[in-house]
This record gives sequence, structure tokens and C-alpha cells, in this order.
Amino acid sequence: MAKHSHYQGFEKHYVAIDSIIFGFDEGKLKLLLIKRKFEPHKDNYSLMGGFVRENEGIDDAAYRILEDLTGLKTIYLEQLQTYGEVKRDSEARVISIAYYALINIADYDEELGQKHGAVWFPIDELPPLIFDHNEMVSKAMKRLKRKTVIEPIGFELLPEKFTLPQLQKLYEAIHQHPLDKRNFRKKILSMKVLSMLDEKDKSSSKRGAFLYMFDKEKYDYLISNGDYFELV
Amino acid sequence: MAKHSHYQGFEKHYVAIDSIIFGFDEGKLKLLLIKRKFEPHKDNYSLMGGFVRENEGIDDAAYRILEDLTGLKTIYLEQLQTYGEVKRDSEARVISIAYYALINIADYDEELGQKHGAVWFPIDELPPLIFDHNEMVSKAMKRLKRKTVIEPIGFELLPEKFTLPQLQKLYEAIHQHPLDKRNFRKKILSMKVLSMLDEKDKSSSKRGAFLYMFDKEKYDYLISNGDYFELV
DNA sequence: TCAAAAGTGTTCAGCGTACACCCATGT
DNA sequence: ACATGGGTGTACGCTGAACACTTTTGA
Repeated sequence: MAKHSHYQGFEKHYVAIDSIIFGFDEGKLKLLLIKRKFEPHKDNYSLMGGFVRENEGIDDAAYRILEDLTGLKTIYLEQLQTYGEVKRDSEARVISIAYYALINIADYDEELGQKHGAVWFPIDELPPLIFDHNEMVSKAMKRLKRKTVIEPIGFELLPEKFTLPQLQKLYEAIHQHPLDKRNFRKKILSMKVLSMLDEKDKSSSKRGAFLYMFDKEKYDYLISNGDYFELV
Repeated sequence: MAKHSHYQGFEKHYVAIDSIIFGFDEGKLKLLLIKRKFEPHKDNYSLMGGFVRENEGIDDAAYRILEDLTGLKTIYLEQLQTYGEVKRDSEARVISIAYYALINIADYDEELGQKHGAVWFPIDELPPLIFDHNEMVSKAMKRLKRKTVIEPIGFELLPEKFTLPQLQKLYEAIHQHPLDKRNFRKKILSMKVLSMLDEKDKSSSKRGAFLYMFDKEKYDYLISNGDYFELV
């Protein structure tokens, strides 16, 4: 803001938050959507949203709204883009700041979600959404694809302990194409940011796959050496 | 926005635009800053800004504000990030949407700029700015570095006709490290998105350097072939 | 004639990519 | 015993990176 003292005389606006909430389940990337219980657009789906309050920062508002829906406080949340066309919301002029969140579906509070009419949709089977929400989703997908390559945020979508086949399926789901198993393992392991546990997960095979954890300290060490995380 | 009909009862906010305006001149990347003529922060520098009006989209507002300062209508302009901490502006609660713009300094209306107290600063000699404007600038720099690698937007900072040494200096200024002349030329020419003219620019050498133009059609062709622009 | 910038090819190492078989185990 | 998913190594081609000399021309 360049202007001086008196802001009076300028119009004020409703400012909202809309959240694109990603989860990963059954080998698929999913979004948490809300079925609207009221007109207009009753029974249509929308992103979870809410208004920014007077004494609340916008990030705080985004966390609050997310917690209302999922019960989760510590979540990966990042601002995406602000949408401010005059007619974007058919009710009134609302400027909406879109955020995207990555959550581990297992931690999500199913009961709380149901109160809001929340439903998980696979990313490739999304219904039409109200207003410009589809546009927000496609922007979020692009961002997620880019970010997961250069920053270790994909792990936010997995349980703390995960197997390499799981991690690979996650990356395949995000990037929407298959990856070579050997190359994938070689690359992620060569970065040395995972710790292998001596436990196996046998839920998806008889032999079982070793469990790993993302190791933040190792990651920080990597970065402090001037190296980069890069996957896919 | 997920909520229904009545938005009444929610607070409204001042929404502003702040613009990071990049230019390239004398081999240096520069920013256009405003010297404030009023308290608070009189004589300090800030980004160019203004408020979003009631019947104005946010992109429209950004273009309007930019035109007020530079006289330029057709400018590369992209939304950066929205800043909404409660106390970020010491006057009042203002949510600010930051944009960054790339302009050809030669086209800029010097006279108009002076009315606003606008001054070009080399990117590595910036004064402290008011509020969170330094943070916005550093975010814009990161974005510019990333974007100029994968999209041909650097040309927006140059005159229509430019030489390869100029283009290289631009990329060196943006990325803040020297590039190998042969590798640079090889790469940009191999993409075949430039048209060589049979004119030379002799302003910086006796021999003169050939002028080139960015060719949007060739670029579109490149993209339609599934190829990518990638430089540096 | 000389100073100053423009222009031009090749070599090498490292990395991404393609690819096929054995292993462990529950049923 | 067999079906199912987990785990492993190598060879090749491409691309990014390093590197030095010749050309042009105005002063």
C-alpha cells in the first residue's frame, strides 16, 4: 500500500477462504468436497470455505476453517491464489483466497466431516463445483505436481510410516503417469532422507514391504549441503 | 465459499493491490519504487499500490494502478501472493494482493512516474521498504527466477528488438550469476523461438550485434509439439 | 594497429531412462 | 505349488558444463 493516512472513502469487501483439501487413499488422490445444503446451488458440491474475520490473519482463518471441518490442527497448508472477479460469486462481491491442504486421510475426523456434508472424491471423478472452484482445483493440482517434485511435501499425504510401493503410488497418482520401480527407489533412496524401519507392512502382499519414515533431520542436512530434493 | 445466502454479519475488509514492477536497464534488473510524501513513513520507499474498488475485479485494479503510474496498458502482470496479517499495515487492517509486472523501461512514462515520486532502484541496492513490502519483493524475485526459466516472459523486459548479449545479460541479472556465452546462445537458438533480423545494434560494440525478436508463433509451435521452453 | 565486444564447436562426465529376473510368503 | 507383490543392477544415450580462439570495426 502506497497511500497515506486516511483509508476512509475506499470500499471494503467480503474476503473469504476456500480450501482445496487433498488426501490419498486406496491408491488414489482425493479431494474433500462439501455438499451444499442450501440454495443457491443446493446439493451441488463446493470447496470448504468461510469468511475472514476482522481480527484474524488470513492464514489463521484458513487454519480455523480447516480445523472446523477435519478436526486437524497441524496440517500442511499453503496459500494458492486469490480470486477476485466481481461476479465470481453469484450472491455478492466476495474476494476469495484459495489455500490447498495436504492431509493424511487416516487422521481425518469422519464424524465432524459428515456434519458438514463432506465427501472424498477421487481427483479424476470430480463433480462440477460451484462458482470458480473447479478453476481453483486445477490450479492446486498444477501446484501440487510442481511442489512435490522439488519439496518433500508428498509425505504429508501418507501415514508417518509408509512403504516404498505406497510412496511410489502416491507420486504416480499426483503426476498421473506410471513410474519405473527401480528408478524411483534408486532416486529416493539416494537422497538419504528416509529411515528404513525393521518393520514390514503386510497389508498389501504376503511377503510384506519394509516401512520407512521421512527423516526431517536428514533432509535438513541434505539442504544445508547445498543439495536439493528432487523426485520424479 | 461454502456458505449460503446471507453474508451479512461477516466483516468486510480493505483490500489493496501492491505491485512489484521490474525493469531492465544498464545491464541491471531494477524495481520501480515510490517515495512516500506523507506520514507515516514519510520519505520512506514503498511499492506502488492502491485500493480495490467495489465494482472492479482484482486484476482490473492491478492494471489500473499500474497504468496510473507508468502510462502503460499492455503489460505483463501476474498475481503473486496475498498478504493478510492483521497488523501488517500500521494504519488499519488491510489485506493486500501483491502483483508483479515486467515492463520495458524504454516505454515507461518518466513524467507520470515523477508525479508519484517513482524511482528506479537496482535490485541489489534496494532501500528498506514499508510494512511487508521487502518480503513481497523477495517472493517476486523467486517467482521471476523460476518463471523466466520455463516461460518466455523475460522478453517483456526488453525492447521488441534485442541482441543476444543483451538477452544473456538479462538472464544473468535475474539469476544473479554469469552464464557461458556459447552454451547460452546454443540453447536459446536451438529452441527456434527467435527471429534474427538483418539489422545490427552497434550501441555497445564497434562490430555490432545482430538484433533478434521473440517470435510468438514459433513459440506456440514449439509448445504444440509437446516441447518446452527452458532456459538457463 | 589495437582494443573491445561478437561470434563460433567440441569434449566429457553424470544423469535420466529403459529394461527382466529372483525372492518371500500366505493360501 | 503357485500366485502376488517386493526387491535388485546395468548399459546407453542425451544433455548440461567446461573451455579458447577468431572476427569485425571504430577510434
